[in-house]
Amino acid sequence: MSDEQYDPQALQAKWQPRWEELDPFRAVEDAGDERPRRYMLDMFPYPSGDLHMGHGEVFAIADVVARYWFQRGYNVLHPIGWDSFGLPAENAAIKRNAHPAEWTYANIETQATSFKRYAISFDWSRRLHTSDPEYYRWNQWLFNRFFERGLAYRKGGLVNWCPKDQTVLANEQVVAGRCERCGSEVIRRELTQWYFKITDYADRLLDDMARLEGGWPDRVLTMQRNWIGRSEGADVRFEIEGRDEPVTVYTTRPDTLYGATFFVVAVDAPLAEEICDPERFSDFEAYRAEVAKLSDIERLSTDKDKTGVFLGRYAVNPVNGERIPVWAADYVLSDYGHGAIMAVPAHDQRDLDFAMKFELPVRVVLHTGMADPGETGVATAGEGTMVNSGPLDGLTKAEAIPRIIGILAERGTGAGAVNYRLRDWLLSRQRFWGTPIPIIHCADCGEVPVPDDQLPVTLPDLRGEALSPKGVSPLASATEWVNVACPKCDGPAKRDTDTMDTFVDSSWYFLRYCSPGFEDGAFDVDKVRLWGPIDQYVGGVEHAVLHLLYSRFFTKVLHDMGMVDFTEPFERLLNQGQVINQGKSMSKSLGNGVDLGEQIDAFGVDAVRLTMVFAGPPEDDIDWADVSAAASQKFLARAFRVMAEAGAASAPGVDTATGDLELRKVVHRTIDEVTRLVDSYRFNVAVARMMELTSAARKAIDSGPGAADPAVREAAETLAVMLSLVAPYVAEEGWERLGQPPSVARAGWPVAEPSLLVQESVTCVVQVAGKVRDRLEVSPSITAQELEELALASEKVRFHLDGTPRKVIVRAPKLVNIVP
RNA sequence: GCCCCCGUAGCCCAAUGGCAGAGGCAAACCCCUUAAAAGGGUUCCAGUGUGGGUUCGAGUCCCACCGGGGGCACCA
Repeated sequence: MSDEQYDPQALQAKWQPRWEELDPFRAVEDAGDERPRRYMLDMFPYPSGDLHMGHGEVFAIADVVARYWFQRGYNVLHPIGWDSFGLPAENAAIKRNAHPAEWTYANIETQATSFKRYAISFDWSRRLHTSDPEYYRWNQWLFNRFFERGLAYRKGGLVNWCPKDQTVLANEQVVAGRCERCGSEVIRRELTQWYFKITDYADRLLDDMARLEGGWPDRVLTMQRNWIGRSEGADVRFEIEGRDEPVTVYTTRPDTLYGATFFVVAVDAPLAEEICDPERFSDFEAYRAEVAKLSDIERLSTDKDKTGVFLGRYAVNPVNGERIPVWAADYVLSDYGHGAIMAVPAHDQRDLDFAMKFELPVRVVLHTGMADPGETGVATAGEGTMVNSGPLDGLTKAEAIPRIIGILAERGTGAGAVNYRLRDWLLSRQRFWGTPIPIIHCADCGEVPVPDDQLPVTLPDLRGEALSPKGVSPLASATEWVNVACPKCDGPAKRDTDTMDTFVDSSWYFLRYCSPGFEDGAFDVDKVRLWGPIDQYVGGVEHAVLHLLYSRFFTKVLHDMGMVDFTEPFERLLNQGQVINQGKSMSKSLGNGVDLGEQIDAFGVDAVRLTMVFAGPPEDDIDWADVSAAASQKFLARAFRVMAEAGAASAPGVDTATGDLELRKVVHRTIDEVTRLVDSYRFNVAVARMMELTSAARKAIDSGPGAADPAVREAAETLAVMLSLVAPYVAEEGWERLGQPPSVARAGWPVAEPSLLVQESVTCVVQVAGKVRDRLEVSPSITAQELEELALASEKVRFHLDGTPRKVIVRAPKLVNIVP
């Protein structure tokens, strides 16, 4: 029995510097390296301080997979970098009267130090920071490529504005009417901003998800599908009395066209103002002003009463010539479809609510067997038979839709159409700590991109108070920086003073890792061909429609540019759960925060990592109050003693075939099962198997063949390699005690011997009417017929059975069920 | 309101439609010890949220409901 204590802190102090020398996790790019390649990526961290418990979980989980791949002999790329532009650095800089870079790079160093202690299997040679000019230069270069292709454009319009952060936001960054970052209520402002034309890729973003099925969590795919929101229907042109041009509306229910009893224009659409009857204009303006005062949360609330005003005008239904009144309302959105709708109250609940409020007619055109919506207030949206619809009468909904589209097309008053909820990606931000948009505005030449050879456009040196938000970008105050000569005509011109959304930085960083120092473009196309796409991506579900959608978009554009040969960046995606405490998210106000560094100081890196992995399935939340890092530490101490005692009792290279057979069977069954469990990402169960192996070895040492038995060495060596996925320090120490050279991380994954997996006999359960009545020890290779005979011969079975059984179900060799 | 996921011992979690328990925590007890700690070991505990259905057989599949979590929610 070893009297040595397991001292995690001592092992960390011993092995961390050794690993720095050994550098065991370098990705190899030699053409001669024949090993299959794997690319593992963790969502890179934002340097907001030191690593927290959430980082502790995600990196521990991803590292199990990465280290497993290393052990399996793959050539693994597992890089690390920092998503280091962003608002918190800027706010910290204002508070401290400093430059955002000071806070940012200090935090990066803190996190890098913590990562090294946490022993994640990174290839540190590829480290990048998005706030480095060497990185963001290529954001600008990519922006220029997008601009050339018409995928980056500037337009005016209503945008989402966060009053606290004093910047515009993309639609994806507005969650339930609030700023995704700070939670403030978002308001709408009229601004001219830069956009990426992600809507051009809506169909491909949608269609390609079919290939991600199985590799990505269903809920993320669902969220992206909902976000893109493709719908099919028809555009229908309505004449407006007194207006030359007809107005087009989009509808998913062209079959109900004969049921349109009024027409609604979005109150904030220019069309509403234009077609409003002058006598009604003051009413309209008053209503519009009222709506403008509402926040999006109020405006979009579904239980809010319908509001609107009659515009004093009439639209003409193209199929029956009927005059229907035109209203303005805020339940119609100006930026979806055409900003105007035909209202069919009988078959659309929103239209019905509006019709009831303003006493507009309700006409049923689809007989569904339900009560009259005009009476009940419940619109009928289901299937049925068309009525009151001229040529459509008698058709079903499914038949009527193509028929009416055909009729409209024939008359030139409509056509089939597709619409998306997805809007273009607004990328301008009125903040400092980001990538300057590389555009120069010239009075004569317009929007002129900064020539590639003049990139990067670096940030001017602003700090402290100069960064405080003023509603326009802080860059605007750097007059020397702003005023430049136009690259085209050399005349006086001004730089664009906005910076890019930091989601631009993260949309392609995984490509940069393949050639982090590359100077002739954003990335070396050949290197990306070598490594891409990412085999496994691991990160939080909060990016389901942000980072992940943007990255998919970038990848498709780069594919169209011939720069990458794949169309989806992430083959597999794993969303780890959150670490919570006492049933709630950790927060300062609740006072339930747990500090990762303190946990490591108390229990050691290995125990914290093991706790994260063992707590449950990786996608489940971990309640830190429900798990025990102390227990993990105890297990690791047990494992340590087994390895140390085996190492002290025998030397490497023993003939394992002479070892204790019972223990050897446990070892090889464990190898077999843990391999399958890790392959299927059931890490918590894999850890349980390692615990069982440890117990079996303990028992063999204490009350079996003893520590010197070759099977004990085999068990201990197997344990060391398996543990290296989760608890690298104790695994490395154990490996050394076993007389093996470092690093255990590259020792190679053990292979189960098939001969040790077969069992000599198995217990067969014999049921009568589903109840267990006997157990038989039988050969695993027994035939169904032999087993049936054996079971029917059983005394216990016969006791519970009178007469001949009706049926006997045999599942050799494990089960027989006799139906009396 | 609509859609999705999850309900297994006091707790965290296992169980290709086939004996409900692998592992851990907590608890109790035993061994070791002058004692305690550390260590080694043993034991206790649910019939799977509820009610139906399919099946020879259901924790697992289907339906409804209850409870928890998440997503979407004037997108015509």
